[in-house]
Amino acid sequence: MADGDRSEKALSDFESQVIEFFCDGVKILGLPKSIGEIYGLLFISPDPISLDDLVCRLGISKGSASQGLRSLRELGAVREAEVTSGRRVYYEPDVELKRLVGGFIKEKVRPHLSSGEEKLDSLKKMVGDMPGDVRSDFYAGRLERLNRWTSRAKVVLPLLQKFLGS
Amino acid sequence: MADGDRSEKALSDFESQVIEFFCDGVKILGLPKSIGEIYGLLFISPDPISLDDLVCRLGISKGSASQGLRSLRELGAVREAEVTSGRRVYYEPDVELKRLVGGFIKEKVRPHLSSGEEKLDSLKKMVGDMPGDVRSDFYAGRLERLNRWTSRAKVVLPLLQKFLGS
DNA sequence: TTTTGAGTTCAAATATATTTGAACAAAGAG
DNA sequence: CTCTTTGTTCAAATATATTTGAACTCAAAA
Repeated sequence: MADGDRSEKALSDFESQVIEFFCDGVKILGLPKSIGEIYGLLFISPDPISLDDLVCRLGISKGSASQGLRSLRELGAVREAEVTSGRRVYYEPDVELKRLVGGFIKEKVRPHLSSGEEKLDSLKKMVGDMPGDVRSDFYAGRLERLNRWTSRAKVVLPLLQKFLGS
Repeated sequence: MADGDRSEKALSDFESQVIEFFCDGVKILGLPKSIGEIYGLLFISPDPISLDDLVCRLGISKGSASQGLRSLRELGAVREAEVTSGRRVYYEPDVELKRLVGGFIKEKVRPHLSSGEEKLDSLKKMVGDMPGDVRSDFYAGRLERLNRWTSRAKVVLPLLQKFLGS
């Protein structure tokens, strides 16, 4: 009974609702619910938490917890705490909005933008090879518009990050 | 053969790639592929397109086309054209990035923000009812942070829209 | 009024994404 | 070295989301 206290207990009503809050939040970002559960519990826990804690308290499988933690680490939303009591690893959340958004943009948004630019280039080349008529002029105009969209996005994202860091 | 020309033909390689471009794009927004196909074909078509055109050229079902068009209309990404040749309805895309982003924010982002604010209020109340100790102080701090996140978002979204409208 | 064709709806079928759990790897303890 | 504990991997199971298609509504034409 000495320390079974923090890790084993079922979630309180308060904790459950905080976790639900984050589940809603990650849904709009297109991330799986388990990510929201894990981050939510970390966010609302005063002390760092181990993988086993997540499994016990959230009632999810070890596999899910492991994969969820990996995604969150890749996003920079979670990091290892320096507890090292024994060989178990404990985690704590990064709670800086700026860094959370930055990680999401870097991991999830930019890759799409880059591959989009490549595809756009290939499309421009296709139009360049078409016989020049009214239709290919229309196509060129549309592609130019797509170009403006992507360059706009490339300017906005850094501004967004900068603003959130204030 | 008089006009079977535009509507019936299979997609050209160019058209397919433009459509694929939009499918990638909507995926990151968490929208279904058919939405990307429909908007993509509208975007790259010089003339307005009817539901039947979408069905024939994209090879999707009437149901899918109908539901996809509805979503796009709700998002403000597509509108009826004024052709009215007979009683069939033709559609054309809205190609203003500002309006597309605005519609997305209004339909998909704001509702989440609002329900999130309500949940936050309820959580604050729960913490207020707790006995005041170290733990409830920690909780209050976390909730305050969530508050800052949502108010930050509420300021950023209008700025974003304004910037994209330039 | 009846018929015809365009478009919508929604339950079932399908496709996609997530979660599980058992087998496995790695590393400290004995 | 062997045992034990911690964590990972990945194929199968499950859950979720999307698409289909047949039945339906509605309105215009005959």
